[in-house]
Amino acid sequence: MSFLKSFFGGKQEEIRTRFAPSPTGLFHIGGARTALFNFLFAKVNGGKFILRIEDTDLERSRPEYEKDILESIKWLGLNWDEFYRQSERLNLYNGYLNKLIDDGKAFYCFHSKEFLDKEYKEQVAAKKNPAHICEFRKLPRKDAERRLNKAVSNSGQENAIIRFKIPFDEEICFDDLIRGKVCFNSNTLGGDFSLAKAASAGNFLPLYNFAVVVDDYLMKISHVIRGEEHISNTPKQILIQKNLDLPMPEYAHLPLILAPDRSKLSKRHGATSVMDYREMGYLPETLINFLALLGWNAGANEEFFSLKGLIKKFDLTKVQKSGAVFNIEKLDWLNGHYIRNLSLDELVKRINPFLERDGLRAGDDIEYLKKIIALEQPRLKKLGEMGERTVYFFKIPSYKPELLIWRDMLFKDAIASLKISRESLLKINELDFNRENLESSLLKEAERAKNKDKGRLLWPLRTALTGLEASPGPFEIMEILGKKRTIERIEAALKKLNAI
RNA sequence: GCCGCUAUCGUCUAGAGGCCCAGGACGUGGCGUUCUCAACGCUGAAACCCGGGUUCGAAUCCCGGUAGCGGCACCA
Repeated sequence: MSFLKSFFGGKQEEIRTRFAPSPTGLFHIGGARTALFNFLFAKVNGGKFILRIEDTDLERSRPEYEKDILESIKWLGLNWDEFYRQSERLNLYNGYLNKLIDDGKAFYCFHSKEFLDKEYKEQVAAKKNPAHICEFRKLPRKDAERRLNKAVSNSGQENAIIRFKIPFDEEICFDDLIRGKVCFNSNTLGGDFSLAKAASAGNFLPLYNFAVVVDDYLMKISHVIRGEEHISNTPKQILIQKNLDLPMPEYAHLPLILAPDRSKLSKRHGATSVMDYREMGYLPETLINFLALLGWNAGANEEFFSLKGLIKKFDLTKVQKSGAVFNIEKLDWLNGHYIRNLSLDELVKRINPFLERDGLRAGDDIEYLKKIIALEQPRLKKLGEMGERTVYFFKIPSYKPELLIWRDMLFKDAIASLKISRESLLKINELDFNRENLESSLLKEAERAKNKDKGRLLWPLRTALTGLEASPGPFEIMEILGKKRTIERIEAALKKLNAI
């Protein structure tokens, strides 16, 4: 609360954080973390989490991307309190734009793109800080408007862009909640930056830095928590605020999420979109916990956090200043942890869509399915792996006959081993086909065959059942499979071996 | 090139001048359990970017290097 006092004259205003994704691509985990931190900061302080879609990039914004953003945020459980689309607020900005022009803080620039490009390249070539200090800032408003009208009557289009008149040699500072005092000199900001571009005749489309300042005011935003890549936009926004006489919200710039090579995480590093993680079978609680810990921690050696727990503990000032590498191994471990902690019923419910996707159905035998899932629960890292790990419960597995060989066994040893298992198992009644009976009778068999190495009996059996090098133990598997399916799989293995 | 941000095990991090020859977690090595795998328990290796200050004392404060990253649009 104390943050607010300085900017709202000591009045206890409500905490209102805004998260402003743009629907120009799939929703990434970086965005998800920014959303999470905004959400947490708001909720910790009993405030509001405001979602503002920045969809005025006409060329790139797409409705399906907006859908992806909203679905991702909902999936993570970060429910927003208010929702806005920049594109639906276009008429709100004109007054502020006119005020800046009236006050001589903004002006019309008639330079062509080609001119601007050339100017930029020349400045870079001269090793100077590229900056467009526009000559048109001196053009009297009357002349500018005349020129504007002429263009409209000639071509039906505006031919100008509205720029902010950057002040000369002014220090612009703000107190970043994470980094402390950050200052920029106005001379280094790239010159007279754009506020709005020509749209239809008589109309200007507000651009990001301008629109966001107006919206922050209108939406009574108290805190702006965003990625570090925005840090150099902040002085521009502050300049607009000052000249419009608007209050300055608090700013916090989050460190970036990095790829293993320490570059910015991007598509070429594999899955980065939140929905990709859902499809692989990560739980939302895993992602929340993981993302929260990426750049933040509670200080103690605590590492498991639910959303609720985070709302109690989250502290923005403890956010890390440096970028954090996205470590998929830790994510997998965490997901395994959360899978193990789920109740069996809940896990069955969540895993079902994945099995359906893989075309694996146990008919309506939910009990059969439950047993299989219980068996895999301690081993599973991602829900999406369930299918490939348990196909053998649904059909006779296919595999190379060599797999049936334990250590220095020969094919004929494997055949003999499987025959012993088969004969022993056939003697067990269907109803007694449980772990304990299976284990005691098979181990007795191993003893009789003077096999100290239990692997000689159990390895061929287990691989015959599963077709897998690694799997749960054979007794548990046979108990679930039942007598008929167990014998079927042994027969299939023997057939395979005999064919050699 | 210019501006800005950052710097503790491989990775995420604890650390707010003495509690630190640096703690936890993932990963990794070993052991136990074990037909295999997982889970679990025990255990090992593994880091303060470099150089100067300040101080009785620095991972911690200051300065300078270096490196990494971000930004420099009529995108957001």
